Amino acid sequence: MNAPVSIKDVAAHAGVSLGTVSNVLNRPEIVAQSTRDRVYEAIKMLGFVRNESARQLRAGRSRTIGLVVLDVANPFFTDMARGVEDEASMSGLSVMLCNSDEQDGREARHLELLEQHRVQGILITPVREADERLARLQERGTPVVLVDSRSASGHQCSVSVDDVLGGDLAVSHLLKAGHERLAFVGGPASLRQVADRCEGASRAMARAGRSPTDLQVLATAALTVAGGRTAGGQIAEMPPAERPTAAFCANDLVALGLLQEMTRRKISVPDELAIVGYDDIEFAGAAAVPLSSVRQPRQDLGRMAARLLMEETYDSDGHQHRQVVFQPELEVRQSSGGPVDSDRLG
Amino acid sequence: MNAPVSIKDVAAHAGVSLGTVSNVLNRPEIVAQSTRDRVYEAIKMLGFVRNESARQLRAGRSRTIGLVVLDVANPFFTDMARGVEDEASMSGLSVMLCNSDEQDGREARHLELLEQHRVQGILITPVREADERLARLQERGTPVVLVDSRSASGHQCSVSVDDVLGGDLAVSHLLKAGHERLAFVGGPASLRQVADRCEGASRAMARAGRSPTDLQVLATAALTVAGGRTAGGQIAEMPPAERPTAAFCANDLVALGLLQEMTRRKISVPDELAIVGYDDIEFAGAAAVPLSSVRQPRQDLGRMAARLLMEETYDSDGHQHRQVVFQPELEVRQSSGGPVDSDRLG
DNA sequence: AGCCACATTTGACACGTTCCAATACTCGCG
DNA sequence: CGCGAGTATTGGAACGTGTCAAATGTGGCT
Repeated sequence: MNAPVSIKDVAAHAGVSLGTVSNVLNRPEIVAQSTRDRVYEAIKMLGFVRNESARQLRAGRSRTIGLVVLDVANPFFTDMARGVEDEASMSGLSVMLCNSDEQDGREARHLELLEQHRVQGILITPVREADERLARLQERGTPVVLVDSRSASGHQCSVSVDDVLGGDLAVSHLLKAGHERLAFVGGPASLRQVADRCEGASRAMARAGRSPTDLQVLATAALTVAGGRTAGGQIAEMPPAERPTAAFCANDLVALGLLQEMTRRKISVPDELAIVGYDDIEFAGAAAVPLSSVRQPRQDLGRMAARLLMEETYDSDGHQHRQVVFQPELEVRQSSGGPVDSDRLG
Repeated sequence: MNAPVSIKDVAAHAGVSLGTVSNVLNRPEIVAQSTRDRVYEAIKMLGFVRNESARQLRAGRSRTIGLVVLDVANPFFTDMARGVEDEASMSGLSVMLCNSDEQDGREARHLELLEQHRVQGILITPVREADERLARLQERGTPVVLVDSRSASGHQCSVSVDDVLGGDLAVSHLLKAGHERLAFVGGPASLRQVADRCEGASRAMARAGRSPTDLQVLATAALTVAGGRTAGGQIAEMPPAERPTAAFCANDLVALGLLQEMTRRKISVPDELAIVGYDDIEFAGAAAVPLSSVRQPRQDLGRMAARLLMEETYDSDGHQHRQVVFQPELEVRQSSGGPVDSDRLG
């Protein structure tokens, strides 16, 4: 309704030049007290609000960083995002959170928009590995940091968790508990997280001297509760003699879906099917049967990624790309035969 | 690393004027085939990427809408956000998702940033009701739509769900099941959602001829799993004779926390304590004891809010503010004594 | 009075786009 | 051959900032 108020209007109203208003805004210490007060008053009176677009245009870069995740509905990623935001806001940056939904097309669209916005940099958990798009983004001047993903080329920074180890931990635990026939549930296999966790599972099998065929792989369309339920149906319909007695799921959403389907079909967890999930989201401990899960330092992942990005931004010359790898930890609960009454809280 | 490439560089490289390149970008149909091709080629060769800041500056408004929610870690809000994004992207708008974390200060900071970005409009689930900040935002020209909240003044559009009815449904159900001593668990009471759901609970009590003192109100610091656990501790420590036999929680996170604490302390749900939650998030059906919950049309809430905003934006003259109210539905599951084996999936 | 140092303020330009009025060119028709 | 009607292209003026060299004012000192 009101005509937009610009720095020029403020200047006119305060009876100073345009440059002075700008100085008040950006380097108040160099302008005389009395002038400063007059300008502040004009700002308040007119309801002046800085125009971020103009600032960005002038500066050449925005004061925003982009964060592209696989699934905002997954608490793992919102926790990670929280870490990013905390770190970013300490440097006065804001975060643009984008959801690729594990879809290549959506991811591409978001990257395009973020580049057009000239964001400081992009933190991304990519849908596919070794993406040329990311390489081109970097070449054109937008730094990219991989989160919960590892840079194969070494051409960018990355922060990840050793998912192979995580898979190994989970399956070793199940083997030690005496399980013979195991299943790995998760997909799509094109996601690095899925592939690595599966590889870790295989590694544990091999080390225990088991045949790889003892590990059945059940693919899901996505890492969601619905995907877990579908897989649960498949498991339930196997003849009991062939049915795995333990399942390691690529994340907690899948594990919860699986658990839910087992409960519905009256297949006891953990007696008939033990389950281990991944991520240890807050809901895991509150599940039908408290879920064993591989815990990742979610917030730290985000914080570190943001920090690496800023390192790269502020020291773009001498910057060496770094690959930070965190270690996962296994949290054993009831779903894999852990203590029935745990006093520990997830 | 490379110098940023602008429309001017493209023009030079294609041997045309700057205005022509702009035309190719915005109204390709009015420029001759051959010229167009030449320009496209130059764009590709130079790796030109539009500068959104400059476009926005010129246009006066950005092509983004802001969404401020109380808690991104709550699946209710991410589902809602999904609805907003779907609707927005159909009109070529992107969404900036902000988390106020139920904190006034964070909310203020986000609003400030969004206004500086000159967003098309702001969808917000406010921390406090009747916020003068929002009124001022509107006056200065940024439309505001309340989501999961109701406009008291009628000065803005709003989309909400009848939370009083929701509370009524939940408590009526519990009363019908024969419970005598009830508890309402949730807070802070300053949140409209909390106050309304509690009011609905009281209404149901009154209608059933119960004394208001039969409804004990347990306040939580926030609507989180942790808050629910704390409240659970309080309930557990009451002498069994005074302890409520049923609890209605202000949302599912609180309910899950409460449930988790009861399980830990070996207090049976629903036998010793029946629980009803609110929102019917995906995890509710997968909980330790499948959670009865009041369902809200989460995605529709978001979609409708986005639609109202666009209505206001594109027809700013003749626009009349609207208050859309959806109806909630009660989903009865095992936590409040519903059927033990439900074939329905949450 | 003249000079200098210092504090404050000014004015103009650049950032990359979009938009519009003005120009150049082409063709058909009288 | 000239004219009108398109069609295709051009040039330049904004949009709101930040920056910086230059201008202005102030006061002290010789």
